[in-house]
Amino acid sequence: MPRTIAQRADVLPVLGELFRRHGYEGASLAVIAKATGLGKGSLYNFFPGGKEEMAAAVLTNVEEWFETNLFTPLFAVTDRAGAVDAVAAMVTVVDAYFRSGRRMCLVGVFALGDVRDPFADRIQGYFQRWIDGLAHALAQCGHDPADAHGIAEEVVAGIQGALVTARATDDPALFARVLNRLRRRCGVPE
Amino acid sequence: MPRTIAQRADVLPVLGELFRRHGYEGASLAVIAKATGLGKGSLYNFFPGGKEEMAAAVLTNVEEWFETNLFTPLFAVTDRAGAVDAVAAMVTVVDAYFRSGRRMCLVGVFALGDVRDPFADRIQGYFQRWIDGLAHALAQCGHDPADAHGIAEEVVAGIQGALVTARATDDPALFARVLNRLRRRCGVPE
DNA sequence: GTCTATAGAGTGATAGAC
DNA sequence: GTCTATCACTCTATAGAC
Repeated sequence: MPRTIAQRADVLPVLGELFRRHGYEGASLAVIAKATGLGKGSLYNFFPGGKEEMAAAVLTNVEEWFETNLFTPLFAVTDRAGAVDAVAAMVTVVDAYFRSGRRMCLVGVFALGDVRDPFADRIQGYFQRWIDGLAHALAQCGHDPADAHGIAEEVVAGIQGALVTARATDDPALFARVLNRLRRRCGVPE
Repeated sequence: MPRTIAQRADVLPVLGELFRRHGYEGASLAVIAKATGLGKGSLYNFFPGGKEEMAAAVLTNVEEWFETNLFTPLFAVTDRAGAVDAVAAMVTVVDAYFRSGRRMCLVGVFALGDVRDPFADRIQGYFQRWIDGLAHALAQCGHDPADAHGIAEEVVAGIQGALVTARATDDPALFARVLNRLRRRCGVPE
């Protein structure tokens, strides 16, 4: 029954934004039911495992999006020109994905909450793959491989921190400013 | 009744670590009662405003610590040598305070949760003062004032992000590595 | 009939307030 | 400890597709 899949898929983005905004514990079933317009019965039909399965599904969604749009392109580069383009594209994609600092990183939010425990491996994998992919591309850009990994850590951490700081100061523009600095750190032109 | 004050002060560090580890919503009164060894009645004697007053008290505690140990020294510098020392001291103090990446930033954790709303001004002030103080010191170090502010944003965001990423990857050493890079970014020797 | 999707009353557990 | 509200969750009832 394709209708099931389509509807469940339609709910995922709403769940994602709720978890981003309120965190895992803060997004209660009452809030979810209201925001999605679905009763608890429907929610439990789509997600028999309850709230944790909702979080798992959203996490899968995010992982796939990043794998397709960020990690795979970074790992795929084989020459210098392609690497520079891939790193530049990453910055552009990140800015768009996080709505120029107005959207939080779901994996980062999960990493700080109590819900980290059941998803620890996946959370770790997300960051590790981002860092490793960026390090690979930076090495192809001409950076010394050891230094490339250090820069990658600095950039990924910088993006996360810029999101936190932009939200904390209620200043989305801070995210754009830091992101520009991180781009230059990668040696990639604007 | 000095005993009351002393006991309330004794509870604050425990509350701080609970909020850091579990977040505001994750640190339930049951958890707090168990960790502090106090009954709910005692907790409400110390904090008539309940959980939110506990969070406010811990936040005040953190603000005072950072004001004394970080912000004031950064703002106090008036010459280049003193500025370089102050920035270097900041890095050392930050590394110690966050236990080399094993301890989370309470203000950052609050900034991502639903509890951000009642404390939005104080959360914003914490980050703003850190950035402004660091920018002041960096300008005294010889950086162009406009650039100093940009570096300060990058460094404060980098510290936050390094904490998140270190926790997410369960790799505290990542925090030390990023912190070293940020120190170099400030033009301060190790 | 069987199956899936729906809404929502009802469950026990636990939250925070007092 | 006692309270009430709310939590995640279960279950019943009903609807319509096949």
